[in-house]
Amino acid sequence: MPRPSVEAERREQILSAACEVVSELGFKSLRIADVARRAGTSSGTVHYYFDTKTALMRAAFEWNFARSLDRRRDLLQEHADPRQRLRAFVDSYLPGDPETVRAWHVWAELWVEALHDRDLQELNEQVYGEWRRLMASIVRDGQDAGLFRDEDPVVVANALIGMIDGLALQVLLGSRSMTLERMRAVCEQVLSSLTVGSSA
Amino acid sequence: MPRPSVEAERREQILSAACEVVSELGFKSLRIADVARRAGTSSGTVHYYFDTKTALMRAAFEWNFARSLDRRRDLLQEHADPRQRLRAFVDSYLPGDPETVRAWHVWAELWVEALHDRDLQELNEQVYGEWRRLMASIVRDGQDAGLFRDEDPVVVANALIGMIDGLALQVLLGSRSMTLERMRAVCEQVLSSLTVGSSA
Amino acid sequence: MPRPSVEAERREQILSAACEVVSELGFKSLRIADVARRAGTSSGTVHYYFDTKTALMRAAFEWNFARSLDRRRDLLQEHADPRQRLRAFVDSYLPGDPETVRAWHVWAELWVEALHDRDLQELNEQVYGEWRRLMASIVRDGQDAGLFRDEDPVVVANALIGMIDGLALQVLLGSRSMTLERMRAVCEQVLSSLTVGSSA
Amino acid sequence: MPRPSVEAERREQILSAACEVVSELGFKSLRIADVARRAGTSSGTVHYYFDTKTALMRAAFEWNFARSLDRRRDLLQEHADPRQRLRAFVDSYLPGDPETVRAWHVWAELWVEALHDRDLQELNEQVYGEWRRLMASIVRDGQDAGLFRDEDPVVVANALIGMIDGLALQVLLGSRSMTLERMRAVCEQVLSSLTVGSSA
DNA sequence: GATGAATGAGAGTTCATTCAT
DNA sequence: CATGAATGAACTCTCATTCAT
Repeated sequence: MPRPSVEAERREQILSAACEVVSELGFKSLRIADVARRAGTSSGTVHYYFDTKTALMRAAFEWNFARSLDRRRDLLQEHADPRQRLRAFVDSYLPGDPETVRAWHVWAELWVEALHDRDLQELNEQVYGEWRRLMASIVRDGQDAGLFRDEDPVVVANALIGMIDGLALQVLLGSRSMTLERMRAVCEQVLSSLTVGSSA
Repeated sequence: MPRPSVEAERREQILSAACEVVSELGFKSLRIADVARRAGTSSGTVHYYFDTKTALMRAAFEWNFARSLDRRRDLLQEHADPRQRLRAFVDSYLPGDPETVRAWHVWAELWVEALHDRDLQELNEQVYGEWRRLMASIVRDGQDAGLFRDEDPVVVANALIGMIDGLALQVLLGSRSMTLERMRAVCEQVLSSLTVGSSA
Repeated sequence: MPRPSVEAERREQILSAACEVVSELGFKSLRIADVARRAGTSSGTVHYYFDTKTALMRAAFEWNFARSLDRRRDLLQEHADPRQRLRAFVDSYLPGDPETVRAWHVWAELWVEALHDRDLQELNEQVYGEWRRLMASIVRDGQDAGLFRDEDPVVVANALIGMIDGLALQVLLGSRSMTLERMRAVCEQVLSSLTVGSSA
Repeated sequence: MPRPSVEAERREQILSAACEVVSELGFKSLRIADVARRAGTSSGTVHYYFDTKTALMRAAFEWNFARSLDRRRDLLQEHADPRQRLRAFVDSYLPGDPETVRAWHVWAELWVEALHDRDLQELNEQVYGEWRRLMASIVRDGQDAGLFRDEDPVVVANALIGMIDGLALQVLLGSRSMTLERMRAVCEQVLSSLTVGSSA
């Protein structure tokens, strides 16, 4: 009589551990044994749930993304004003708290892994699409309310997302010139310039 | 009678080969033997020039950056108008021709490698600083000429650079939603909005 | 209310499955999990009936032999003429029908396994002894009836059995030079030469 | 300046070691590390010469066969009388001296491995063909000289070879009923019966 | 300067076996 | 009786690194 929850729980433990290890050591240096130890289990068990290291990493990337979405789901309901909604949304991507930093690390590893892996590119495509859709939708709401300049929302979303990716990477790299605070400031500035009537 | 240039030439061959292999296979999958074969030499010789794989990669990253700068040196002299200069500069980073694509690949691998390597972070810091300085300088020239809006040039440079990094990554990932052409369009739009008197 | 036969039935299922898997994949590649799946049960259950993989294989070898004997028991009663009896007996060992082929496969795996296992050698000794006894007995019957040449029956039996083993192996190996038909022809020829008055 | 002989010598050492280990432990239990230790080298070196365990085993089987042929090459020149030539040839296959026993062991492992491997079946086909050709040729010489009965030489060769295979296997299995001496006796008897004018 | 044979530490993966349920 | 999740020992294979030539 296997309890149905046991397998799901174990899976989560392992995926969470995998993300932690990727974040700390990087994909390249990740060993199955590390993930196992972190998850409090054996390497055999990791292989019981995931056939190969590649399969484990793919699942971990997906899990990392699903968690990211979950963390932001409520956020979008909290602010009626599109300006505040956009600000909060962008803000949630600043690599400040450890959980967000970890998610960014995993995401960065995915990128580079995906450069040579068609399947992961597809995953990136889906995630990025979801992200762009959310962002563009907020921009559109703001424009409908006459709050944002009348530019193509998709172009604006792409520009913002690209910028966030690029800046976050520099923050993660510990750049002295692009700290968390600088990134926040740059984002503020750019968001302001979207607003109708802004001088900049 | 070994000419002194022999060693320098060999070094270049190896570094070039290393960048090619990184670009094609990724850092993780790169083997010294691959680099040797690509460079038309033996793994023993690669080790003769570079003590360790890490040393080789570090040198390759630096070489990749130096070449990038070289390729753009003339560019900045060609355009008297800061608007055209900025446009040409940004344009030169679009991952279009094979050489630029390869350089971006190498750069992306460096980023992720640097996430867990202090020395590479320092390299990133220098390169990124150089890039930001060039970009900010053009912006400043434009402002002095009354052509660009009066925002903090460093902030503008950071925003642009971040955006270019993020968008280029998506193009490299073969995104159907962020193709080379889309990236070009987004960049055009953003550059336009910098110009004084632009409606957007 | 488990019927006492349940265990016996399960045992048979597992042994039969083990023989099938050995025949298809070979001893080396046989996994307990394969046998379990083939028997429609779990690996845990296989271990419930057989402590170790070795024990399972030993039992499977014995089961395979017992079945072989069963299949030939009636055969020997059917022919009053020793010549026909011998012919039918030899014929029954030709690797023609799937069941016989499977039995040969299992037997071949036993041989090689037994090369490094004293216990399996003992099993081979018993089985081979039984086989030789039956064969020699038929030969003796034929000689008593004045139908076969007057050679040492044990030597004749050994020669025949050796030949059958060796030829069957080649047939099993899919030899183009030693097909089932060729083997049948060679056996016919040799059996003929045993008969008194044969020209060959 | 690599000496050309180094690689060939090393290869031989490894193949010889592989045959020894196969003979002692069997294919199933053979570990690369065992072969390496036996060859006085490291497992890495074994893999330097043979990509995979499978490749190593295939090469070992071929090497074993080539050596077997070499050992018998002179034998066939030594006896002008086909009866003595056939006797000496058959005799050379009796698993008496350690070298022949080892060769038989390797051969037996090949058989069973080949049951599930098309490539090895092809190797068996070639070797067996060579063997049958030699044997049939001697028989034909004997018939031409009026020394052997007038049976189809190929059938005779097949019968003899099958018998030798089957009997050798039993001797290798340490059968108390089929010792080396018994096998020799059976072979003598059968060879005698081929001779014209033999009473049996 | 250059080579490539040789090494051996290290990692992924397999699978018989165990045991709580 | 039966299950299958979990284990971990064992093995193949990889590859940076070394060094004799």
